[in-house]
This record gives sequence, structure tokens and C-alpha cells, in this order.
Amino acid sequence: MESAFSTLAEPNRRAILSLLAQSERSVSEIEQRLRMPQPSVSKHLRVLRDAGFVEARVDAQRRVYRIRTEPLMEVEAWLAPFRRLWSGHVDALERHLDRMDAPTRKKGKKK
Amino acid sequence: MESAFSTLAEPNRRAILSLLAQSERSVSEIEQRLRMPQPSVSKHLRVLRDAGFVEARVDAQRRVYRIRTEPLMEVEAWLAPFRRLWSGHVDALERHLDRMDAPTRKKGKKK
DNA sequence: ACTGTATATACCACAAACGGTATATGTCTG
DNA sequence: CAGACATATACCGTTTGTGGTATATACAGT
Repeated sequence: MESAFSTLAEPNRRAILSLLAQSERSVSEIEQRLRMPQPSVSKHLRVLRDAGFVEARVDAQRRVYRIRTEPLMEVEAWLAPFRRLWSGHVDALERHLDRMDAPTRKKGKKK
Repeated sequence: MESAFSTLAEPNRRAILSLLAQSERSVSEIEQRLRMPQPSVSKHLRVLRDAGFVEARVDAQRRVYRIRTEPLMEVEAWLAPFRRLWSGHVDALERHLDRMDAPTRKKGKKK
């Protein structure tokens, strides 16, 4: 897994990060909240950790994961030069999202 | 290719977008500037177009591609909730840190 | 219509990612 | 020490993405 972007390409990993954005969580907490099998959670956390997106704290048998911001700031930095292209009409995003699939917004968009 | 993020996972595609951020370009211009084979450029442009990142204008035999901002704004929107984790705004973490070493910190924000 | 140019697509081979299952490692409790 | 619990990893099969090459489509100029 080369870059921050390819790490974020996976929907489950983005979900994990969004969850961890609220507060740190143990593996089993993530497993329950996101309803995904434990090996899958561990594997995605491994990828996220290798890419620097999360770090783990050991608490007895648990590993509590929390976000590291550096890779996210990388993404932010890559995005920065494009921001001038839309700074001015901010509501274009809302129109776009509304057009996509309003009823089933929680998962990724379909093709 | 499901999401905006998986589209951005490819380095060549990010390079194309960065190039198009400066100005619109024809396929052959992209091919020359990025030194990648023409079929590769066309294929990546196809993916970018399907994901809404670019659109093409026809100019005789040329297709001139330019950026569309909506998917980039999607990324920006996904990133937004994380920004508080590193921004200079006053949130709980920041107040906590301020309490720990108040004397050396200035109160203004960075920008 | 023929030729050169610009761009798109079809096909193939290969590598890598993902989900699922089983198993290994490690830690706590009794 | 056993046995339960928490997490990680190994293995496997399938899918998907990517680069390369060849070819198809479209337009321009003569």
C-alpha cells in the first residue's frame, strides 16, 4: 500500500477512521459498531497503522487505537491547490450530493 | 471504481489532475508533460471522467480536458470532520494543551 | 479517397487487494 | 496451569486494477 490515498480507497477503512475521529476505540468496539468480522478489522487496522493513520495503545488484552493526523494532513495538502477552483460557490457540493443518491446516502455511491 | 478516493488512489491520475488544475489540456499535451504512453493517458482520463473529476471539450480532432470540482469537494467534505484534530481552533484538546503549558503559547490562531 | 494525426478501446498477463476461515499469539482470571 | 477472552496473522480463492500492445474510430488536409 503505497500512499495515503490508496489507504483511504477502502470504504471500511474510511469508516474506521471516521469512528476513531470521535474517540479512541478498542478493536472489539470497532468490530461491534461497524459490524464487521474481527479479522477484517484487525487487517484494516494493520494497513492504517502501516500508513501512519492510527497508532495503538496497549490496555491489558485490548489494543486501543487512535488517530494520527499526519497522513490526513498530507491529503489536505494535496487538495489545497485545487481549493481555489471552487472557493466562491460553496453550494455546488450540496447540489452534487443531492443529485447523487439522497435515499441511500450512508454507503458509498454506486457506479 | 466505486468512490472518489479509489479514483485518487492512482498516482498518475493525481498527476493528471494536478496538471489540469493549472489549465485545461489536450490528451497529447498530458501525454508529453507527464511522459506516459497515450493509451495509459486515455484510460486514466476515462476513469477520471466516469468519476466526475474531469470533463472533455471537443476541439477538432482533439479532446481538451478540464477539471470538475465536485468529487474534489466530496473529498474535502469527508476530510472536514478530521480537521479539528489539527487545526488551531480552540477545542477540548487545545484547551487541555493550553492548560499544560499556557505561558509559552500565544492565543491567536495560525492563519 | 488517401494519409497523417489524435484519441479511444479491446485484449492479455500479472500483481495486488479483499473477504472468509482457521489458527496463532498474548493476557487476564480463577 | 487451564480456560476464556482479545487481537493478530497465515492461507486461500476470487476479483479488480494496471501496464503494454495492438487495433479501432474520428477528423483534417490534400
